[in-house]
Amino acid sequence: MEGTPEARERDDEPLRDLILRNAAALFAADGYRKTSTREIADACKVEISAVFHHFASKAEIMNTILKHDLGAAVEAAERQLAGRGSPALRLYRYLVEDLSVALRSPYAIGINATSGLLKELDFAGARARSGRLDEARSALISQGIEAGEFVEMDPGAASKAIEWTIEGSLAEAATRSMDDPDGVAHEIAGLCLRGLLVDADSIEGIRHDFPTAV
Amino acid sequence: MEGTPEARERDDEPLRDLILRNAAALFAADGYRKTSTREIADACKVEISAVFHHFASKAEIMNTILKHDLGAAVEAAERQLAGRGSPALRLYRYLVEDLSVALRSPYAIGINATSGLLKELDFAGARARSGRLDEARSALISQGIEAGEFVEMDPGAASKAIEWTIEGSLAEAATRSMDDPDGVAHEIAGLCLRGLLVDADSIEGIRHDFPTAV
DNA sequence: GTCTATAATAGGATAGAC
DNA sequence: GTCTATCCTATTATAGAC
Repeated sequence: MEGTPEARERDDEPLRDLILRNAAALFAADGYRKTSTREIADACKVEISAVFHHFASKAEIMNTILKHDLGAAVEAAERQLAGRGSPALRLYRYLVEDLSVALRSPYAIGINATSGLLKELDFAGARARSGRLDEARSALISQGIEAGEFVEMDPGAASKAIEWTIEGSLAEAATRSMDDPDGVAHEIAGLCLRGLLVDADSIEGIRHDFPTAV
Repeated sequence: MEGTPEARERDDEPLRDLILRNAAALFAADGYRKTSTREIADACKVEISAVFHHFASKAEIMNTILKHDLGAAVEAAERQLAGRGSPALRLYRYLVEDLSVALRSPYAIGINATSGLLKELDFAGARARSGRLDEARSALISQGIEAGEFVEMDPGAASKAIEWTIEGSLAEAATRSMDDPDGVAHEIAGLCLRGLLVDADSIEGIRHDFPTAV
């Protein structure tokens, strides 16, 4: 892994933060199950017991990362859902906000790490957050269908497809260094949105209305 | 898990096939790492040593499943790539064929099981197959862009996004019973294709040309 | 707050009887 | 071809010294 952080960013970076950064990078690259607590400790250049001094369990490390990741995404989705105006524009705004935050985050992990994990008891909190995110996205898509902006389809299925595309992109991004997070965010958001739009050309209008358009 | 097979379909079903079916269901539900060889043996109601009589390792079980899954998909993608006529129509044909086979397969597993796994040494064969599939899809998308049917974008990124959508759908499908695999296949294929098309309405023409249209 | 040492268990895999 | 019994290693996590 090239981009994997190991050393402390600053000499005074708390070990707790270093653990979270290294764990997130390892989880993103190899998945939660394959990554051992020893590997995390090794990446931080400390003994494993130092890791367990800061976190009660491996699951708690993951939960801390997931809370960080999902919290911002849920907030963005629910804020756009509560807004007024074109549902397509609001969905696009949520997508770009979610993606451009995640693509910059030192903790963002993708589908390699999370897939299947949320079903487990240890991750009930993250599962609830993920459920809220899915509901907000689905509701936004429903509004778009009712408004005639989106084609007729199952909003839940569309929301899931968007989730997989986002998570997959994050897993992919974690293996490279990102030079243009905003550009990638707009590209992926556009791909997701075009899959829903009745009039594919209207994406230009949406991007034109966007605060920080590409 | 509701739909998880356990017993033999027929009394004379070879244990080898039963292992593959149960392993695929467990891998799809919980992922490769979380599923132990003991769980696979338990689902088949045999001892673990009986499992290792039929397969040299856990990885060999997974490789057998992946070979089965990916083989058909690669064949379909490369056949459509070699064809002539509208790239959009050929991409749509590949997608529907891939999905409707996978959604019916007793061995099909989704992203929960495979994500991140193909990077490992034990799965070099599957990684190569997956690479061929990605290349064929990317090439088909490139042809569509050149032909003016698809919007300008990175063919590799689009191919990946399609892969995640397919794999996610399979993981999702593995948790429910599928009553209408063909309908779902067309719905997902349509979602993928609309994300690429310059003219979203042309999907109707494509579906009209399709051998077994919905 | 970090270390050394170690517990406790689960996992993949094998040997040899039947 | 399946079973019983077992091996070996990796893993999560803890206890107690410094």
